[in-house]
Amino acid sequence: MRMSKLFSQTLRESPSDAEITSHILLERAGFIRQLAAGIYTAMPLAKRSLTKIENIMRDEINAIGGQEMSMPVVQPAEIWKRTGRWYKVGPEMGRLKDRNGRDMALAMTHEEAVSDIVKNEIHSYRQLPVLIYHIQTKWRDDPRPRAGLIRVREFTMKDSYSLDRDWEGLDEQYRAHYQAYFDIFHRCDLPVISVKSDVGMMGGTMAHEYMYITPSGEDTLLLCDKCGYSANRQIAVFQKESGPEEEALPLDKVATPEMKTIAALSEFLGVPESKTAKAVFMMATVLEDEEEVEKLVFAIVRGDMDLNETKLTNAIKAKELRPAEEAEIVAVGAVPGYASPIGLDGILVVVDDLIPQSPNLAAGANEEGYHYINVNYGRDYKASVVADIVAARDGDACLGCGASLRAVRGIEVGNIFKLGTWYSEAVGCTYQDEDGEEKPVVMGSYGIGSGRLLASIVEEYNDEYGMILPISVAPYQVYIVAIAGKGEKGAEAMAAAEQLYTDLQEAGVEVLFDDRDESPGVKFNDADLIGIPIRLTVGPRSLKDGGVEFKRRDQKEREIVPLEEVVAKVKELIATLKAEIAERIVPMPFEE
RNA sequence: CGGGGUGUAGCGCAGAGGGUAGCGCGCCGCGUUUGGGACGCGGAGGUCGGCGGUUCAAGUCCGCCCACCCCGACCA
Repeated sequence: MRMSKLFSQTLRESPSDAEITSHILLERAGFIRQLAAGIYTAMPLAKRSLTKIENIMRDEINAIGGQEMSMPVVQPAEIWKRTGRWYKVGPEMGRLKDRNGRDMALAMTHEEAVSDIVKNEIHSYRQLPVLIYHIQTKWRDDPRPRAGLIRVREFTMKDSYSLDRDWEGLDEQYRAHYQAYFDIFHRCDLPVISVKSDVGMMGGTMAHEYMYITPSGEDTLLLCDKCGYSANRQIAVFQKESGPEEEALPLDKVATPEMKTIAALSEFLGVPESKTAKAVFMMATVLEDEEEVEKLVFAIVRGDMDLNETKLTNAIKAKELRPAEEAEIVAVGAVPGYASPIGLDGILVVVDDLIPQSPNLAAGANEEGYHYINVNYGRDYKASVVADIVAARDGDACLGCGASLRAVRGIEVGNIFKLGTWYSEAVGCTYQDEDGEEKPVVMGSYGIGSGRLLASIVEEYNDEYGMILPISVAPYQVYIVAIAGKGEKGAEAMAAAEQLYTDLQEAGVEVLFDDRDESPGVKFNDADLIGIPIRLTVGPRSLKDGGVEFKRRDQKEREIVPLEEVVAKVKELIATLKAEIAERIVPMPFEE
């Protein structure tokens, strides 16, 4: 490709609405252009990189038996109604009507489409196991798209779906994906870790997320450097230290005017926050006699800890959870700021499992301006549910080995999920087993977003001048800077550059040839910005020095290579760069 | 959805106090120049986010709306 013909242009200045590195660089280098919030055009350079990433995914998923297909983005509402997600999901799903007034949905993922196909295509155990996948557009009307390609509304995802007779089969395909995903990220040269993650409402039994660790990430992860435990904060467990044993003291009511926060209360009473109980009110949507009802949940955690909403959701099997409004709290007879489970009837009280081991806590008295001291679980009140519902924090002790957990931020670049039979049962995806019995297909789903992956790679590999793309992802392998000038020397250099361009292409090398009538500075800067791994400079000076200047984007050193050796040298370096990446592809330990 | 911010040429920005819009980069033409974002001369390009109001007169003042960005809520 000639730079003089390339459709996109580079920008000297960053667009004012870009803040994070990958967004700035992808915009400046002409890879992407924004159409609306969370909606981007992939320009030719980005498209080439994305295609490379997608081909790596194809390779790896094909290698574990995947069959590529393509499922529609616009889908009839019926299949979403069948699984209930038409009603459950809310405004995140794109909805429209076709010309006949029928409800249609824009796919946010493809479990429904898969289930529909499976229902019709799979009849016998003989057809299982099978693995299907596609690389397709998704629409999720995220309330807050941000950070360029990191969090968008329209995106392309490689999603695969495993179909098995039983859970053992699912285990096998899940493990195959577990490794294949590492291989995909490693081939893209992106360092990732896997963390255990929430399985949510889908009734799955296991899920992992692949995380690229970076401060700009949106998820918080807890890692144990000693034993290797790693989990999303949503589900991370840790050792809780109960305080020293104490005799239960008599319950007492004390005046605590204006002490509505834990910090204020603890200071006023002169006790540590760990000697207080914190009340958090949430409204949960739960299933009661097959009916969805919204209930107030009174969650109690020790004052020095934070409620983890995911854990609470799971503990009470809620479909949804949201903070309660003051009116809803008052409605059950609780007094915000001084709330107490003591003497409240008929509400769902959930206490953290550390509370029963924490004697003599200070808690609200359900009376404006008063708290109880020496509140003891069991004696003074009881809960409907006792469960781990607090969030792990940096420095907490690892449940497995006791070492200190480290909290880091990460971007989720992929996830794998044991769906089980939730969809199969909802939709009726069954097969006949050897014994003639109808059984639900056991499913798994596995996804990687290609744009977010590209953005993460750019986040990882850049310097003050621009991107430094890995050879496997770069839109081109070589960037030729032609330095011309008038006169005979200049014409000679241009001719040499043209010849080099032709020779490299004939040798199968992907070349971006900067043949523009621009000053050398512009070309060097654009070469750095776009981040092509190998830069070749041909000009009167390099020819005088004996050939072509050869430079890796990721190194400072330059050397002159004679014209007749350049092609061989380029091919050799490409092979070396590929080999360096290949070394990163290693088996990763899988933990149950 | 709550809080904050920004909308003026393709991009980045300036336009106190109302008087009909400017700078840099980029773009077009001609010429010079060619190893780290060159130079000269000549050009093109803007319903100032939208609608309404105040006024003789609105980019500027007032009201409503929209879009985009950031923080939070949210994120199968």
